[in-house]
Amino acid sequence: MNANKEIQVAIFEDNPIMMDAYRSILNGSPGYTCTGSFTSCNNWKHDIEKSKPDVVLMDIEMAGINGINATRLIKKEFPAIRILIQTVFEDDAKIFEALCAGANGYILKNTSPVKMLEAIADVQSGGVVFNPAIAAKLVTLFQKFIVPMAATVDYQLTEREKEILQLLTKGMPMPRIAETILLSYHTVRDHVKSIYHKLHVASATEAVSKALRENLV
Amino acid sequence: MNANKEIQVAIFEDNPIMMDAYRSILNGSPGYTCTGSFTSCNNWKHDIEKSKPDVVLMDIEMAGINGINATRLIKKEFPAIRILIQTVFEDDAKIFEALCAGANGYILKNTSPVKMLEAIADVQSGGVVFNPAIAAKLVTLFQKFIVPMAATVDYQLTEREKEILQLLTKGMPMPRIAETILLSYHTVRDHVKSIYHKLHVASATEAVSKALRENLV
DNA sequence: AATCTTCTCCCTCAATTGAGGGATTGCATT
DNA sequence: AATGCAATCCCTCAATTGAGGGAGAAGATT
Repeated sequence: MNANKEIQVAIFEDNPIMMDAYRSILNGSPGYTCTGSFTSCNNWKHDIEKSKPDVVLMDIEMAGINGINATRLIKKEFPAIRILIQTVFEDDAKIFEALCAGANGYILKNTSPVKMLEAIADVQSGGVVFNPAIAAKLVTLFQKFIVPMAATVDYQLTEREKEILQLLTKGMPMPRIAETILLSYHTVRDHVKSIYHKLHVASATEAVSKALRENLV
Repeated sequence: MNANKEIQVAIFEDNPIMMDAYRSILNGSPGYTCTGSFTSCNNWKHDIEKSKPDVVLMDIEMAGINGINATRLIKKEFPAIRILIQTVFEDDAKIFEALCAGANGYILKNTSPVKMLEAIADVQSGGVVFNPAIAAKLVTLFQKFIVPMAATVDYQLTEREKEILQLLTKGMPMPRIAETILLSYHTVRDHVKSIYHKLHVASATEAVSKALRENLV
């Protein structure tokens, strides 16, 4: 029906006024068509099948099935559809959940129409779009989780020691480790002793704790 | 010297032709001034002090001190300066490193001048900017690290058990735990037994491993 | 009243672990 | 030749741990 390069967009949006505004913007812009607009996600499957969107513009705050759960459901059933979340809140937990649900972008509702159209085109071509403010939060989240793991000290463990430490962190007792890597029980114990000295710990649990927390394995 | 709202930009860029292009764009655009342009980061401190930038446009591939290390150094010395990394490569490891170094944005060199100016304004006002393609990679990285941690089973540990498990994961032996939380040694051992049953493990190291890997503590 | 859960305390026995000691081989560096 | 280091093996003793048993008190649920 549409020319090849028209991006087909479906809108899920609580507020009829916002929805009309979005629809007008889309239909008034060359290259974009709004093929469906819905005030709830309760019939999402039917609505998606009917409107065959390339990109879904999804409001996060909706009665019934909310935007994040709808994103999860749609992504599961139609993995090719790109979903752009729209929200008024810059809430860490929401961003987190939306990402986990498989959203391809996360923009604020005060985003200008031009930026919104750009964002739709970007996600359509495989990119992910964030408002700069949202991206800043994402990076903070990222650094909170990842950076502590990256900043690792080098304890100068030998290859054998690393190998044994890894088995220790799986919870394997030393007699079993000896069998596994074909060494005498005594030798394994000696290596473990050496590991403790190098990590400055005094027990297996402490070594495992340090190894996992500092990503030594 | 400049009007209040002029954004002062310093450029670190290997390639003199690219650098000239960037400088022309900046000085030709109202609201932006290029206060310094340098072909290496070897004198970064002096260069920064001289050019007093709000935003640094940083090439990632440079001889001597590379863009990522320079970012780390500048951020350490001048935390208020915002740094926008520019690169030709969409390399996971590089993005990762740049984020850890404290970069405020990461854009590709084929980004249009208009977008580049926007990005500079965005990072200047506290946002973080990514090309959609870069953002997509970041989200993939994010999901790889975070999602497995979020999908946690509930082992129905009681409060006491959680408390003791946490001390165990610090590597504390049971006699010490008993002293710490003012319980009899026997009682601590009983709780630990109970933890093992609920986590389906058979030793302290295994419990610690499971607790840390699945983020139970 | 009966049951369940949580939390508390105790005992025993065998296995595992931590800390100390000593010893040999092979390889690389000095 | 000498030194250092990783890797291997062994022994002992005391402490800790894992697995089994039993038991009581407080609180919630049925």
